[in-house]
Amino acid sequence: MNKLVLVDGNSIAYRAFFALPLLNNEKGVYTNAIYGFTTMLLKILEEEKPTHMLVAFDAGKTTFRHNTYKEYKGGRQKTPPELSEQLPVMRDLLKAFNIAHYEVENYEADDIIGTLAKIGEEEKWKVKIFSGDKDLLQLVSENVHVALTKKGISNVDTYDLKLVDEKYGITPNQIIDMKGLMGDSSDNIPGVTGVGEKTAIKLLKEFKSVEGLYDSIDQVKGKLKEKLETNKEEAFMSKKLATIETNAPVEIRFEDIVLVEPDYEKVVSLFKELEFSSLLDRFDSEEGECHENIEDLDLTIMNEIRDEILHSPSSVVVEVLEENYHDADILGISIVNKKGNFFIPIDIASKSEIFRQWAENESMEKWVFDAKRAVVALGWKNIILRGVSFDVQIASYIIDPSSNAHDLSDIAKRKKSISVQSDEFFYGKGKKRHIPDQSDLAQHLVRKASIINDVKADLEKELKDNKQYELFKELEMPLSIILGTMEMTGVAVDKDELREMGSQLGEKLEEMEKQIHSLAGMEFNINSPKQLGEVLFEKLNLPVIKKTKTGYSTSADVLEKLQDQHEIIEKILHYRQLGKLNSTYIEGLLKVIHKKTGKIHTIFNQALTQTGRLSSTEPNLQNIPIRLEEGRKIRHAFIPERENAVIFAADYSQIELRVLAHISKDENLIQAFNEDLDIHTKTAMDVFHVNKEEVDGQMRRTAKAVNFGIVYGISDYGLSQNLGITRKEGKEFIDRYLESFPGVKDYMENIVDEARAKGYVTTMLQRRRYLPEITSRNFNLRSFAERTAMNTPIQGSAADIIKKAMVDMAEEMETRNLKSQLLLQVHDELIFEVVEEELEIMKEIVPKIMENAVELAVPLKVDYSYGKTWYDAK
DNA sequence: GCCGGCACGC
DNA sequence: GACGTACGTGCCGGCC
Repeated sequence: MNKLVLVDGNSIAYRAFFALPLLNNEKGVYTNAIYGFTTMLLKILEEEKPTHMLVAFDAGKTTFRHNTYKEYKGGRQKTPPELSEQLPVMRDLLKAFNIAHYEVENYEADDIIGTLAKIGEEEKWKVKIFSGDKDLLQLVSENVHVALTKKGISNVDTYDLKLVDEKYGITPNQIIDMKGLMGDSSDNIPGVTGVGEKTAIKLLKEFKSVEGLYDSIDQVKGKLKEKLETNKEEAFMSKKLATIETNAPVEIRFEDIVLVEPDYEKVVSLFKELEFSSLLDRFDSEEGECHENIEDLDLTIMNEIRDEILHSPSSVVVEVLEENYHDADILGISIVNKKGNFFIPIDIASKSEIFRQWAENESMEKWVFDAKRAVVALGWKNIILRGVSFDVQIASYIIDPSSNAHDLSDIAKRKKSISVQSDEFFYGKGKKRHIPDQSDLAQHLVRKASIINDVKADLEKELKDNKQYELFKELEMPLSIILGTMEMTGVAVDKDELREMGSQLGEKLEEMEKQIHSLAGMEFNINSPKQLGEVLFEKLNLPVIKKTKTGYSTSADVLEKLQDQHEIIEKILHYRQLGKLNSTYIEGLLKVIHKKTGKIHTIFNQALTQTGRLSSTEPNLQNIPIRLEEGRKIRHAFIPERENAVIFAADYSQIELRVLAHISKDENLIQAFNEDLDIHTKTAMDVFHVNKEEVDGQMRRTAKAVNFGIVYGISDYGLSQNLGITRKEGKEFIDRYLESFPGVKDYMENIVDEARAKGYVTTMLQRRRYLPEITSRNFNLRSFAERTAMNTPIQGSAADIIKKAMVDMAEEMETRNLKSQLLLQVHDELIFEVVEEELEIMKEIVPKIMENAVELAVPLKVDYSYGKTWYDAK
């Protein structure tokens, strides 16, 4: 069966333009409307699979409708030039996709669509129309459906006869009567003054049409009748204007709009030019791969390792398929250098003494993608990879942390190197994952190494141009090796302690479950928000505070508000808290204890967060409970590996606010830290204009929340949620804070200006974050970008500082030949295992090195403590 | 296998 | 015309 898709090009472009922030590519060409338009096209191709397709555009300024009414579309704002300039590119894209586009002098896109839809319908084809304009609904029929954009652009509602009736209570051909009566301000169609959608529909239900209405005008009473009579002429004219012409002079035959395969090469090159890397991926993985002409690289499979191929520098790929690379299988190793392209099967490499010596030789330079992965994977095989001088993944992350270059193929595309299939595509994902045969594997790995070789110089230049080379070379590169060592070292855990806590928790949970069920008067799954919501708000009839997309909200802040209404609430909150401890922390941690080492080996992601912080996975050791005592007890299970050693934790006190004092140069804040005041009390004194003795608990809590807000860049809304106050009050607190710290206020204003001017903000050590949305006309997006501009230099500089401290600390421990080890980093604290004989020296050097990692306008302060478990290091 | 809701840390 | 409210990770239930 034939399926015809008709797209209202102008309407979709217009919607896309306003729905998306004003993106532009490197050359400064605006691309937001093109991007939105393209995602829509891809979605249509994928989901509709049309046999015929046409995109219609408006032509020229005037149409036949202007003969009827010369003010038609009058007073409409001129199409923004930022949008107009994008329209020709959309036509180019359509050509590349081999999708027909069409326009007719004196007619609008609607008329072309109407005409073709009618023909399609007569032929009994399925017809689907895409637009943002409700007028098109008049074309809906049994076989003609209209998809209207709702939120954003790719989100559509598809109207058939039933949905039109549901939404409007009228038939599609009555849409024009409705428009006739209510008018349309966007097209400057007058309609009947004082009649809106509601009245129009009411009238049409009774009188069927504009004609029918005026034939029986005497049945209408009062003011409405008067209005209808005075505007009779306008009503008929408006109906005429709103009517889509279904006999427009469209000189196009269906064979001209048969949909054929896109011209992949052209599409890919346009996407590259437009910098649509995410679409490039989609396009590639959906259809491009099999069409892209990949010429195999020449390579040698080494069944014996010869010294002369192990050259310096070499681009190296140590391929580990598992996402978790601890003790994982290595599939093979590829090396690309001046001597050629080589693939080394893993059993050859692991047995070769020549290979080991080369790998472990610091002076043999290696360029890689994801150094830590290679170092740790080889580390588990007792090969210590040294001399890694360039990590393409980290370089790419430093240049732009938003690029999320988790896959080398993305970088290859961006840097216009040779193409390589994404790992996901090459190996397959989920159940379909498989290891290809050796020759394909060799080709894939050699291509990857070759890309590393290709892009290295380019990335290095970019780092230098951005003044980020030092950050890369002196901070992040050494850090990746340090992190690798920490991961390999792992953290020892007391399994029995965890199990004991688990069984106690289990008992308690069972008991609580019974209590909750009896209070509810029925059995249900407390962990299901859906079931819980039904129990609380339907069975127990508690007041609904908040709803989510899918039903009632049962989040902690909602439950807290209901606490005094029913004794079940408190029990549910407690049940949730313990349930979380049991599933995530007890069971979760037990699951990831390594079979061979009996320790927990996390993986730090060094190239992920937008601010420069690390993250930790499998398990996440950066969110082990501490706030509530019950959870904090989990820390009892984290112990030193060696006898007579302790867990030693050192944390920066108020590092973000100290950084803020430094970069804002606010005198009040600087003075506060120079005098080592309690910063929340000091803030409360200034914000509430009271002296120290008058600051009560509530005031200090509020001040603390405000400081929290400043540090994390939350909005007045966020602060209000935090404190349970109104948004207005939240804003007041922020304003009063800024009055008290005028230097901070200046900083906040200046940094936003700077972000607008440059397009990005930087941290103390030149880390960058791009904020394209800072010029968005969308209030929410813009505000978010502005808060990010204020916050990222603070949080990011704090991240810089602790990273620097880690590098300095590693160096110090190396020169002193210490046996103690760094185990974890939790954003503002470092956790070590310290052996007894080094305790005194560590007490001295850890705070010293952390406090002197950088020099600020205020002192950095480090507190430390230690004990026989992580719990005791408090 | 994916998504939404929820909760933990800084 | 309004794709969402600091950053992350991970668990569960419910849906496909």
